Amino acid sequence: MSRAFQAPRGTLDWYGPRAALRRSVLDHARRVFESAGYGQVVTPTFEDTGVYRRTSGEGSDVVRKEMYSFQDRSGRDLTLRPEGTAGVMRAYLEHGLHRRPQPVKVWYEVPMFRYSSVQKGRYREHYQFGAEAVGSDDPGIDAELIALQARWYRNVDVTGLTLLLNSIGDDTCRPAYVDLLVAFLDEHIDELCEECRERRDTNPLRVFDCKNASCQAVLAAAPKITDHLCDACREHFAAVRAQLDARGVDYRVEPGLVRGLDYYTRTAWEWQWPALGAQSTLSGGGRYDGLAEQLGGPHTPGVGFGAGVERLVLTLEEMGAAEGVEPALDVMFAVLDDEARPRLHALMDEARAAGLRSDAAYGGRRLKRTLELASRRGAGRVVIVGEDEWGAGEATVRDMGSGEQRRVALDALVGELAP
RNA sequence: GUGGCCGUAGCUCAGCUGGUGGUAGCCCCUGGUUGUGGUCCAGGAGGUCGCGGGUUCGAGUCCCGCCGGUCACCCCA
Repeated sequence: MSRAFQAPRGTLDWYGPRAALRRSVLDHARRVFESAGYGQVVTPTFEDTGVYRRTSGEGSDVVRKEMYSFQDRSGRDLTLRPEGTAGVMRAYLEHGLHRRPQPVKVWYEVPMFRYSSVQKGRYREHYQFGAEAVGSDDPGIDAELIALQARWYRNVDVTGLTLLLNSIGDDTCRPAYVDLLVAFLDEHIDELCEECRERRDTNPLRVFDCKNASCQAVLAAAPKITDHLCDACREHFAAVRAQLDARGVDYRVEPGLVRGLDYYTRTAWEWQWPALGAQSTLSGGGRYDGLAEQLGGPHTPGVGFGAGVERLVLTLEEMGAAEGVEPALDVMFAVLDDEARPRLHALMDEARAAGLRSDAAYGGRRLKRTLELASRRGAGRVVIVGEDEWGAGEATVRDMGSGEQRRVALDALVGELAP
């Protein structure tokens, strides 16, 4: 273990079956979202610090203590991407994507960086698969994103997930609700913990996040946002639910599910897998009809989510899901004659080009070892060329299942091997 | 950022109350005569006992700091 370097705290190396599982999970996600017209977007790994500072809010934990911010050699203030939505919206505004058919639907699969305390399921560099639909406030988009996620999770065979759903209103109804909530908190201020009292001043909605049992008991009687939505928000929420119902997507309305930032509006949701431990949220999403203004743009509705790749992989592993399969082999080339090697390796390239997964035993191994490797790697056939075969311009093709062998002219080898 | 537990070969682990690092298993390499596998047998490689201080005649074993892991608070994905 005494190496000069190790991976920085909170970062992960991916290799072997875990890397294969990770890729499989992402393959499924891409397929599902592209089936619904979402296209890939890649935004920069770092942005002007303001992009995140302005959107996440000065009071947020992300901005206050979790950003990887730095100055480049020209003194520009930059920050490594802590979340995906702000950069996508910035790109939407910058490139005038409002001139495209709305909504603009994109998916991304990129690393996020947050300087937070590391524990299982929470890392300083983590990957998120996310999707955003910008330019429409149609509740059908909210439901579509959730339903697509449900299909993704089903396709990767993760079960036992809980979908929490809520509407947190908008500028029309939320301020009045917050006043109501604060009034309620003031009535019970003596029964609340110190943190909740602080939240009463800073961000009243977050009191619902308190894990203190006595606080929760008090809050059970608090006014619920879902009972105080304005007509437009109530109809929007009802439409989202109706579409989810019609799609057979199960969810639980959780009035305590909130978002801390002002630009979030209406729909909010989280997928959880409780057995994961403290970091049980697999993904979080919501509508952000106020975000574009924060970036200095015109009012532009949008909705999206970010899903933790590491957490999904962890969940699958803890569920005992089949490990990702490492690339198997169709053909192993065992070239025993040095003179034959150039020609045979050229033929191996042809086999590869023809779609046969092929590899050679390198390092001058004995045939016995090569066959052992071939069977371990699942190769169906082994091409053997020693002095005999080379002299005759042929190769021996061994079927690893039956053990049968036959000689084939080198000119016809690739054709013979092709399925 | 705070607190609990932990850190011996690539991996899984032995190592009693401090006295010279394990024939351990898996993995890797080689061999069991000259070209035949999913076995078996034999051999080999691989460790500054996370790093740095301290206590001691002597520390993998005790103390401190740091690094890393893990769990919880917090926050989120």
